[in-house]
Amino acid sequence: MNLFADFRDTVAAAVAALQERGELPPDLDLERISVEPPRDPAHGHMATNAALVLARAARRRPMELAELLAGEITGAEGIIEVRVAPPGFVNVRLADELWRRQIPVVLRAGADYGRCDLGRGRPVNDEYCSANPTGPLHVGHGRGTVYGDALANLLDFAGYRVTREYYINDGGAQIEAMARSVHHRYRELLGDDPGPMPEGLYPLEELVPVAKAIVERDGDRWLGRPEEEWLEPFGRAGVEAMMVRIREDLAALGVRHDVFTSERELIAAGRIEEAIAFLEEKGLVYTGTLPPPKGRTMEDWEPTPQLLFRSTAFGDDVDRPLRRSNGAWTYFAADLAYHLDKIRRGADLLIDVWGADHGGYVKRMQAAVQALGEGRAELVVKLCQLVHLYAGGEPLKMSKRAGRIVWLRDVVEEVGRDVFRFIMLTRKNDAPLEFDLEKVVEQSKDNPVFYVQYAHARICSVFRNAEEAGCETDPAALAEVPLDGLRDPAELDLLRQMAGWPRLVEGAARSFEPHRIAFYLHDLAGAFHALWTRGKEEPELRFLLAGNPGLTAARLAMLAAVRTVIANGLRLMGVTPVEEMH
RNA sequence: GCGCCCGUAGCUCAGUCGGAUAGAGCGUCGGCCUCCGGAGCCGAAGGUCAGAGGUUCGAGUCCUCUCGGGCGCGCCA
Repeated sequence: MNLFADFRDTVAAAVAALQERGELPPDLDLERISVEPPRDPAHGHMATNAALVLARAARRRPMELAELLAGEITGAEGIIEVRVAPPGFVNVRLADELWRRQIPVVLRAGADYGRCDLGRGRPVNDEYCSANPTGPLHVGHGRGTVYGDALANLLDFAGYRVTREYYINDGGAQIEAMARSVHHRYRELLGDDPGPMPEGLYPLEELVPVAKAIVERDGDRWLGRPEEEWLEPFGRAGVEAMMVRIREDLAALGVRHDVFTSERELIAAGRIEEAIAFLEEKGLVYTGTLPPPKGRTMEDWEPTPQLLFRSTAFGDDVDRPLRRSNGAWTYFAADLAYHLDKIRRGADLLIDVWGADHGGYVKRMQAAVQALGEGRAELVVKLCQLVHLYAGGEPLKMSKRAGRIVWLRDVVEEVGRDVFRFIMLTRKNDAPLEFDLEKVVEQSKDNPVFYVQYAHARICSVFRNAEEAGCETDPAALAEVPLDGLRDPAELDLLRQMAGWPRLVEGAARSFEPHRIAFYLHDLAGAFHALWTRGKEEPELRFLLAGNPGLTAARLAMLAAVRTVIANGLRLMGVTPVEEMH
C-alpha cells in the first residue's frame, strides 16, 4: 500500500537476516532507522541510514555494514539498483513498474487512500475555537478554528478516534460584563437614557437585538431593579444569542463540533469541587501565599493566603491559585474540572488549540492534566500565532475599543470558505501569518489555493473531454488497465510525488501539522501542471490520444489517481476540490 | 527579571522523529499560447540558515550562551 513502508520492511528484513547469520548482534534498536526519498534524485528513489545508525551498536564500520545490507537488499522485488554511498547510506532505485502499480492502489482505495492506523484507535479530544461567547467570531479566531478542524480531519484519517470539542466560557466575569452591556442597551431601548457605554463593557451592536428580545418578552420589568436580579438572566440571554451567532460563523467555515461543554454547567454540577477533592486526596492542594509577580510593579499587591494547586510538582514555575480572594473559583479551577471531564469521557490524548497569548497558561494546564489523569492522559497544547491583517499591503489594526473589528463571517463571505481555510493552513501554527484581505479577494495567483484547485479542475476537464470522446473513465475500470505506456520522466515524477501521500499523512499527523498538506498539494499540483504543459510542446505526451486508446486509458488512470490524491488532501483541509474554475 | 514562541533568498515562508550539493511562491530578468483550460510552463540571478561554542560519522534541525523580535507573568478569561 505504501511504498515507503514496504521499503522499511525490506530493510528490517535485511537487518534480521544479518542478525540470523551472526553478522549483527541481536537486540538492536531499529527505531532510529529512517527511510526517505533523498533530496537529490541522483541518489535514487529511496535511501536508508540503517548502516549509519546501527554501526556503533554493531561495532562495525558504517560503509562495511552498508555493503552487507546492500547485499541483502539486492534482488528484492521491484528494486533494480542498490548503491552504497559514503558515509554509509544505502540508496535504492525502484522499477518504474512499482510506481505505476500505485495507480490501481489509489483508484481502489479512493477516498481512503492515505488512511493509516497511526493512532490505533486512540481516543483524542481536540478542543479548538472555544471563543468567549461575548461576541461573534472575529478573523483572528479563524486561524485556530481552521487549524483545529483540519487537525481533527487529519487525525481521524490517521486512525485516531477524534472528538471535536468547544468549551463555552460562560461562567466568568466577562459574562457579567456582557450582562451589564445588554442591560445598558435595554435601558436605551426603553428610553431610560443611561449615557455612554461605560469603560469595560461591550459596545457591540450585536447585543442590541438581545436587549430587544428581552424588551419584547419582559417589557420594562427589569428597569430600575437591582443588578443581582437581572444579572444572570441577562447574561444567559447574551450567551445564548452569541452562541447561536458563533455556530453560524462556524457553519460558514464548514466547522462542526461534536461536543459543546458549558463552563457554567460544570460549575453548577459541582464538578470543580469534585476535581479539587480528587487533587486534595493526592496532597496537591494547599492554602498558601504566593510571592508577588516579578518584573511588574503592582501598587495594590497584598500577600493573601489562597487555595493553591501544587503545579510546581509537575514542572510549573509557581503554584497556581484556585480561589480568588473574594472566594470565587478561578478560571483555572474551572479548567481543572473541564479537563478532568474530558479525561473521564475517555480521551487519553487531549489537544488544546489556543491563541499565542495563552502561552503562559500551558505549563500549569499540563501539570493539571498529569495530576488529574494520573499520568495516563497527555495534554498537547498547540498555540496559534497571530494573523496579521493587511488591506492592499497596508497593515490593518483591529481595535475593539474603536469598534474596528473584522468579523470572521464577513471575511469568509467575501473571500470564500475555501480560500480562507487554505490560506490559514499555509503556515505552521507557531509562525505568524500574513493575511491580505485585498490580495485574497483579487483571487490572484498569489493564492496557492487556486493553483491546487486548478490542477484538480484541469484533470476534471480532461475527463469531460474523455467522456465526450467515448473513453473509459470509470475509476474501477481504469484500475485494471495496462500501464506500461507511462514511461516519460515527467509522468514517473508525478507518480512518485503521488505515492508520497501516505507518508505525508503519517508525518503530518505525528507532528500535528496539517499545514504540510497544503505544501504537499502545491508540489503535487506543480508536477501535474508541468506535465500538462509538456503536452503542449510534445503532442505525444497529451493525455487524450485519438489514435492510441491503450495509452490514453493508462494516462486517464494516472490522472484519476492524481485527482483522487488532490481531492483527499483538500478534503482533509476542508477545502472543496472544485471541478471547474469560475 | 523570569517563562514560552520565533529569527532561513529583496519580501512572505517550507525544510521529512538530525542525513548527502538548503527549497517554493512573490518580486526582478529572459523565454513558451494554430493544439486536452496560460489562474499554466521553462530558464536565470539571488544564502556566512541572526552570532558563538558544544554533541554527532553527519546540525537549518539537538544542547548552552549572546543578540534581535513577539507573547505572557496573583484574586482576567
